[in-house]
Amino acid sequence: MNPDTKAPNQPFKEPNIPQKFLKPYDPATTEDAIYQGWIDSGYFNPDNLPERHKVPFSIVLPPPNVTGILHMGSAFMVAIEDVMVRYARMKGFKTLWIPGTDHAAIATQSKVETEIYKKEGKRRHDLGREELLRRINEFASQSHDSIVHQLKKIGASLDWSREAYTLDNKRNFAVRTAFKKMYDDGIIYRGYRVVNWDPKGQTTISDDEIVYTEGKGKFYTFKYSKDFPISIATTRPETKVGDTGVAVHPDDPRYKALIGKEYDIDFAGEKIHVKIVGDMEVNPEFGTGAVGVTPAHSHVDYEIARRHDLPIVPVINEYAKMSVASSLLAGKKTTEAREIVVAWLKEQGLLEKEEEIPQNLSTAERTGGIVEPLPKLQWFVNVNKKIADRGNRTLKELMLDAVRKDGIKIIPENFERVYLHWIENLRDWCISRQIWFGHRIPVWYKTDVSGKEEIFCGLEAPSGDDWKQDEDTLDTWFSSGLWTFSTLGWPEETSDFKTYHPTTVLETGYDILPFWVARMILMSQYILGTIPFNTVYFHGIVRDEQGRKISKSLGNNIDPVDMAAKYGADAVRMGLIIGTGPGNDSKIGESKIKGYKNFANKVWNITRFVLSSTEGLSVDKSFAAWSEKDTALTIELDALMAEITKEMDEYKLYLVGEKLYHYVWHNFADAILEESKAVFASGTEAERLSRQQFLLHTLERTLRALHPFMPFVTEEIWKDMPVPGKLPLIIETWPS
RNA sequence: GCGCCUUUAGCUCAGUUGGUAGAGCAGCUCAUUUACACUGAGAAGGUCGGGGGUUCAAGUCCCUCAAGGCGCACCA
Repeated sequence: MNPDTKAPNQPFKEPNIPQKFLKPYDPATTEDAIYQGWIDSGYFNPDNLPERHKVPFSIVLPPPNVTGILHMGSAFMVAIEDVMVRYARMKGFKTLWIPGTDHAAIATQSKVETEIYKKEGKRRHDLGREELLRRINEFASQSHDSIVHQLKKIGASLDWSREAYTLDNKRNFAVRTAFKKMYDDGIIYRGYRVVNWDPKGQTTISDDEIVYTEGKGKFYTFKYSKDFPISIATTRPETKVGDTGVAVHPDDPRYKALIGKEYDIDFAGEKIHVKIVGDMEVNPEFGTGAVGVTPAHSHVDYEIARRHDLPIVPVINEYAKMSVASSLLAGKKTTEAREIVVAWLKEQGLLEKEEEIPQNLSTAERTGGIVEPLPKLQWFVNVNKKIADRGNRTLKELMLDAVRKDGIKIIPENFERVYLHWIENLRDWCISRQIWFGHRIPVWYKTDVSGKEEIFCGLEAPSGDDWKQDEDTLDTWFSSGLWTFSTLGWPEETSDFKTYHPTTVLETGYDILPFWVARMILMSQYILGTIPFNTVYFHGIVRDEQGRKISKSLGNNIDPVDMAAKYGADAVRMGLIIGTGPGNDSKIGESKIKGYKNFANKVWNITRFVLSSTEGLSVDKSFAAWSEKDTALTIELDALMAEITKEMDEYKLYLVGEKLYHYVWHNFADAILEESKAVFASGTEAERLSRQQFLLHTLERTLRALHPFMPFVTEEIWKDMPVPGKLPLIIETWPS
């Protein structure tokens, strides 16, 4: 012993309690070791849980996209789920929480392509399929590693031994199996239809991947030619060279007599052939009451053309340029062509009216490209086909029944209506994408000697050399739709699959209700004939302190890991959870998180007080000599525990967190601890003993109740709690 | 156009079968070698968006209006 080292001068006469409690709680030096301890214990894996954990509880982590790092929104999600999971584990469920990441096809590929183009000036075809995929996979793997690191920092008790990736081999096998089943059942079909084409990303996208932005457009009223009997109106004059019909309401007295007539017209340098048709969908009140039908470049017009057998004439190509022959328009961008056509109309004296109107612009969610409707040969999922072994119900009906009849419970309830409303508007789902990063479509083609194309769909390539696999990949949500069961080993009949499916709860953001939640229900209902989860819990969007969306351009992002490093993961979790009910957006700022760091320290100091005033004692479960006052306090605490247990079962985590915070700080610390000082100073021997036991019991119970919310500080304190026969807190029982 | 949500203290939000308005933060006034300053005590602060109805009783149920936010669809 160095003689210079003196015992530190303590203001408070410290008994022999662990040294660590003499300093403020420091999350930075404890959290990593605690997490490692949990990993080493193996308790994240339900196979390692003790005997009492029998009834399964399962939940999948909504797999973060491998497009970068986690933001506050993901931390929010992880915090909520970890509370659910830790609660279930303490309640004695055989608890499984499966981690994973999502390859996020278009999002990831376009991000990497943009980077490469910025740095090297190269585009996808300059690199080739193999090299581009190598680069994307490299990027995805880095993102994956930082995401995993972040999840651990927040304290997520995920079973890492079961980690999955939407694009790994097992999930690829699941995708192929699902695709083949749907193909064989005629649910998946290939069709030439107008789809949403993203000229920037050079791929089709689904209806849900379109973002509408408000803008202004010009609305032109004109005639095709001087001799044409009807004026039409449009915001896109350049597409009119692709018109093959004019639709009017069948009962419109102005036009009724013209229905069925056909015209050959010279229009802006193109020869077009137009037939007048009567269609109920046309609103006689709008515009001139007549629609110029451009089947190739409008979803609505395409439907009209189908009903009246009008030909489809594409006039715009994949690069949003005119594909017509005339020197006037050939090769022009659509925006240039529009001006040329308008000028031509003016010159010919055909333009009757030009007015400004508000108009929504359709852009691709991931690339920002302006979506161009184009006719293309693509793969679709038919949502209206009756399925024999699902009681002759369609996919739409299966999706509706999942919530209406088959018992999926949605929290908060009002999202049930949002879900049903979305499904009622659902059209066939275009699942093929012209990008390279994703699950390749398991279909092969061969052209025989007579020039006829053969199609083969299978789990593996067919034998023979002349088969060529479809170049396209699948929409990323196709593989995510299988997530609740592909992560459990399906299509193999694994014991995980049999034990944990349907999963207990799905917790996710309401913003991906249509993309993901609906598709998981679709896939599970169709493929397995069961719902994928019993309960859906939706959380909202995390906003900044002023209520603005977190965005790069605003620079208002707060990194959850930075916050955890500064204030502790427990504080970040509490800040995210408290004050936010399901389905509500939440506001998070540094000050809120800071407040809960103080709370963690409060719990720490309560422990210091309790341990130092109960030295030599341990929690005595059989203690019965309670004072009158302590009996009353115990009854009060019993009531609180019963109340929060009920609320936990109803997923009202935000209430429980707040109530525990309030009880621990303002009842236990401010009132009970203060009063105890008097008891210890002047109470009788029996009163003192009763109070000592009460403090120990109460601390012990509140630590257990707080554990799901603040796992790190509670586990750290628990190590020094005088509780006979204690287990690690993570597998201790929930207090009742 | 169809639909959903929100409106309660300065700010953020609780308030679950209708029964006297709640918490946190901020602000204000005190306390100051205390288990803890990452502290404690206290006071102040609301005609629960407006109007109407049901009821013995409405923040809560019904109708209506207003403001704000969001989703879906989109008419050429």
